[in-house]
Amino acid sequence: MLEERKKKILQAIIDEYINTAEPVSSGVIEKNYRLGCSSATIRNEMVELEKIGYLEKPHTSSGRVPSAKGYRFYVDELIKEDDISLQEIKYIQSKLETKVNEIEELTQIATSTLSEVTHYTSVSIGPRANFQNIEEVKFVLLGTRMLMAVILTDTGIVKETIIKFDEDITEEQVNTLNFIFNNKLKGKPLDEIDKPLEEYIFSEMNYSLNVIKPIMQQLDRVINEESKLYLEGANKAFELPEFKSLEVARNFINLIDTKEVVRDLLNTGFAKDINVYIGDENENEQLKDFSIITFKHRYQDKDLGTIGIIGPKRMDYSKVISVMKYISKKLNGQ
Amino acid sequence: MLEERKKKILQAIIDEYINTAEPVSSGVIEKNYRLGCSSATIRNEMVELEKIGYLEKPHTSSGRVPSAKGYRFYVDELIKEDDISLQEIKYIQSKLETKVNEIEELTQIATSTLSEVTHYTSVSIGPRANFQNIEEVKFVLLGTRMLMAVILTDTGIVKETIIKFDEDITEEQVNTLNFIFNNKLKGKPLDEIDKPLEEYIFSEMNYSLNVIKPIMQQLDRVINEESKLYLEGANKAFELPEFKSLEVARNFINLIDTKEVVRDLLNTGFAKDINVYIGDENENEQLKDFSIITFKHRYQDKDLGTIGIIGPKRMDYSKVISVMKYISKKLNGQ
DNA sequence: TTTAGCACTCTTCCTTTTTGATTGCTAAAC
DNA sequence: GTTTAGCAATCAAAAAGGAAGAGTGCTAAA
Repeated sequence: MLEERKKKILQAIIDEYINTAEPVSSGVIEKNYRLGCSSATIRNEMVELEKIGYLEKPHTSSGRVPSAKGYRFYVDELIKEDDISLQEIKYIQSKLETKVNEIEELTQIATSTLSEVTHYTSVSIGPRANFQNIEEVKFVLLGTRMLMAVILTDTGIVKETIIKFDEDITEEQVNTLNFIFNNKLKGKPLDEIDKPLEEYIFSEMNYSLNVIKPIMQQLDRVINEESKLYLEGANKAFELPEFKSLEVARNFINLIDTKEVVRDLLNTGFAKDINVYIGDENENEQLKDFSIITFKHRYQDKDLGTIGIIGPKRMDYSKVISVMKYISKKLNGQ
Repeated sequence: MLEERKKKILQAIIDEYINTAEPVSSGVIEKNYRLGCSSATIRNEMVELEKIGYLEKPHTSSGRVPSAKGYRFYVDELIKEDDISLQEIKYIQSKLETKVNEIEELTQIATSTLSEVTHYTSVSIGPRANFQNIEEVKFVLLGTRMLMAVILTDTGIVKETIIKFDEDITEEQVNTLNFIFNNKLKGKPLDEIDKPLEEYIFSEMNYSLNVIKPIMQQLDRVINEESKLYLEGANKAFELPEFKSLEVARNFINLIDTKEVVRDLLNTGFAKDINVYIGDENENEQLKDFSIITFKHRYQDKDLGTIGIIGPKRMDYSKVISVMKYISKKLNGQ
């Protein structure tokens, strides 16, 4: 546990550093934050805060900078609640009111709004397929040798895929397919579409493998395919002073360009409503200079995807977390 | 017209500059290219090449750098044909052989392959909707209050959209919709779906506006919506020396992040098979430091989208153009 | 326990100097 | 007439030096 004054000093230093991006000296803390003690006292406290690993010094005669551990304490204990203005609330409301027909679109609107309000780069991804159940499957004939399969899940998500054939498909065949799939699969988890069903269809009806194979292949594919990443405001990062360093800028671009890494980020660990990963708390070496904050897009507690922010460790955690909390609440229907 | 020796020297300078990114001196040309004359002679020629605007000098005592006009001459007259290795050809072949069911996917594969082989950032976009004709329209009922509309065009492109309603839709209504839309629209241009049809449906049948309005709105939207941009290899740019300058790097990120600009780029001017815009040949100020090379994804001369490359003016034009020509040929079915 | 005072450290910024690459010109050579 | 060797002039980039100043840690007094 930390004494009250140390907490106040740590908070002041981190707040100051988040604002200025410059190492913070005992002098500015004395001047700008009314803590009722002199810069010498603050210096003494800083030595101890450094000893327990919350602060760091770039070099002997410079001010202090928060360490990852310092940010962690800040996020867990010192964060400002509801750090969001009326104006921002209004803006978010207006954005989220947009009528959409597909959930993916709503996730994207939330993602871009998040980036606009926080001025950081935001990313999102759709829900994992294997948590969803099949509500309905429909096959539609397009032309004579092309079929579209449409799958509606219980979370209201619609997946569709096109299947091409080397032989003509009849309306009757389509009807049979519709009948079988709906009877066999309604209410089952999405990934139940597999071998057993294929064999059943094959034995029950006199379908040639030429017809069944491509269907099963494509369904398998559409179900297991990773949902699309959505990225917004990559350029926003370049306004920040940390991106003056070419090294950092390049790492950042490499990072958001490597879709697997971002996907992993968005798919890991949802112990809390809002998840904060600071610097090297991420096991991935590539991420050591950045912080990631994520939350789940939920509606009536159904998982509709994940939305996150990627920025420098020196991130305005209070603002980002407050905005996320608000957006999350709104998405979940107030 | 340029004398043979001047051409050779210009080519040597541009080749050298494309390789090294450093201003080229008369000395290295004498040393590395066997032109049979001394550096003094090369210097004299350089003065004249500068006079006609093909070369520039960063400062008095530095080597020469090609101007946009110089690159233009290079592209028009000096370019190496078939600057593509057997290995690259094999790689492209293997990539383009992937079985796909949707054309968009093939465009994307071609785009990422282009980026991989050339090491530049590549972008692509689907075809413009208004050039396409309707082949078939199908409505599919999902649940009781959701309809999916599927439009197949004569270029084989499938567009689908979801429409939600405040009242239940019957199978019979769906059948009627299918009948009317297919009778009225088969063979017509995509953007023919509009007011007149709406009125027709409304007067002929006793549909409430509650049903027709959302349908027309969504169809209108899906038809007029800009096709999705696809971007690949943004990080590749950061390997290039010109991106050492933070200013250039930031401009580049801003550029590719501004979807409208990229879209405009891909939608303009297709006089030739392969279109090259060098530096300020683009009317857009933002592009003055970059070059853009684009070509149409065609199959059996049907327009299926546009693929392009964005990179520094100092681009390996020979390589990029050769690779594009090859990919274009392959896409068009050999 | 707090704080004023001060020596010490180290970065940052500015100026100056050095270095070296490259040119343009001149005059000789071909 | 064209080509080339030779060389002074130019200028960026790198290196070196120096001054300024911000900030710390420690000591000793409050």
